[in-house]
Amino acid sequence: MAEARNTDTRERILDVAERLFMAHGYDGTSMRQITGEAGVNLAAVNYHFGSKESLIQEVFRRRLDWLNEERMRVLDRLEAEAGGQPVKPSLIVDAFFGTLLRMAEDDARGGMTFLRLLGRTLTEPSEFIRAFLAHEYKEVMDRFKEALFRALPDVPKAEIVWRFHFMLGATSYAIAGTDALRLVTDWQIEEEDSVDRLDRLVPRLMSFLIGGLRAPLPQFDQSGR
Amino acid sequence: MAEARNTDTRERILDVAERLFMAHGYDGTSMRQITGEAGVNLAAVNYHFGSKESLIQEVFRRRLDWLNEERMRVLDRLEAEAGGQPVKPSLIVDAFFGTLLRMAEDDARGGMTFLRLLGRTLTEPSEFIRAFLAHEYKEVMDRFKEALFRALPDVPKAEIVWRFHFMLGATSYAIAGTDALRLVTDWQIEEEDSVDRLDRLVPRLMSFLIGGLRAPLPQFDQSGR
DNA sequence: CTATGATTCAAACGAACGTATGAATTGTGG
DNA sequence: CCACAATTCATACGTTCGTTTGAATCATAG
Repeated sequence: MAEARNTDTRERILDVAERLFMAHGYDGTSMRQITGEAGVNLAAVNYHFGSKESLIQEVFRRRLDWLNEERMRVLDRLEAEAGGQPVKPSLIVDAFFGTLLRMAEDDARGGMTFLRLLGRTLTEPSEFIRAFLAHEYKEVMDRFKEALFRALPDVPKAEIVWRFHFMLGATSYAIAGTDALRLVTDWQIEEEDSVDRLDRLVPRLMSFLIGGLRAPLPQFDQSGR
Repeated sequence: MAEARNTDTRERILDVAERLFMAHGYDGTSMRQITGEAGVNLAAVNYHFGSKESLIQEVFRRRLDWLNEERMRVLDRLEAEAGGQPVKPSLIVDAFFGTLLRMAEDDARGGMTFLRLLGRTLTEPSEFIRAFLAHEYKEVMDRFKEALFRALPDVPKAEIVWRFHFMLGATSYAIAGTDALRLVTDWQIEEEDSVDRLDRLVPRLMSFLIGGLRAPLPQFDQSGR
């Protein structure tokens, strides 16, 4: 019998879809745009992926599988090196967010395009994408929360979870791209060429995240509750 | 001649649109949903606002006008009290982000619904919304950037702009609602009842933001560039 | 070479969308 | 109460959407 050997069309669709979803969002990108720019027939997406929903899930899975496995590997190594002792918070943050950001330097893994897609999608998606991502992320998220709990035994767990959430938001914005950044500044783009933008973004964001994570605990209002 | 006195239909449309845009996004909300839930005729939106684009702009303007004016008033007062001296960074941050968050306690000003809409929309919107928000925010943004430049004379301006950006992201996520938070945790909702969620969110987020803003400056990689 | 299954293709489907229209209804100043 | 402007209403228009269909083409195992 004949084998499935369609790496070409499939991969071209995934690449174009990734870029268009990044630029215009899920709802804002039509199948006709995707197939048109990919130079394939309109029906190709439904043939190879089944539906538009399955397509974007595959776009994410293609990158996230490796990312989350890599995060686990890094955390495994850190915990092994610590030998029973808690891992330093900054190392945990770097294992989670640094690994993500360093993906952008590897075009073979989606580079900046996928990163920006992920950043945008974490807030905006059409319900089912959030559910999908939450499911895909559950395992790795629990591992990193646990690691932070052990690394910061004096900080209430609820506080750590919130700060993890804040870090996600800051990172999401940072990578969602300069589009959103224009809201803050118009000259930022001119000051730094796009080549070193990423090189500098990583340490910048990391300093901010660690600073926020290690900030003094908040004083809840007088009444105590 | 007869006067325009349509506060009822107009306001009902705005309220419903605000809630639906918050829940399903701009593209994900149809005119038929809006007019249906508002109990008005389908044509009412086009009659009163002209188009769907104009509608969401009015949804934002109704709340943002007051918010940004209030931010300016608070900053004016802080700078007057400082009498020429720079205002403390934490006070500037509170004037910008605290004023925003305290809006959520005032249902007459949109409450949590508008806040979550704003949080979602800052990353995701259909191009023209980002352009609209960037324009609406330009003036107040410049004022607050300038204030931070004066408050932190030793920190490079580019660094401050980035950290402002990170703070926006963290805040956006925090208020975009518990939907996104579920990605981090499943039990968070049970731990705190929704009543005090906001009371505690404000100091929590504020600690994180200040911690990030005042974090040690990043060391750019060895090579110096 | 031929048979068979995998893939591509042009065309069409029904549904949902934002908007426009013109008639009916309502409220009000003169 | 009448005339006129403001508002509401039912209905339709033209587009675009994601998906389906059935035939055409391609690649390969026997």
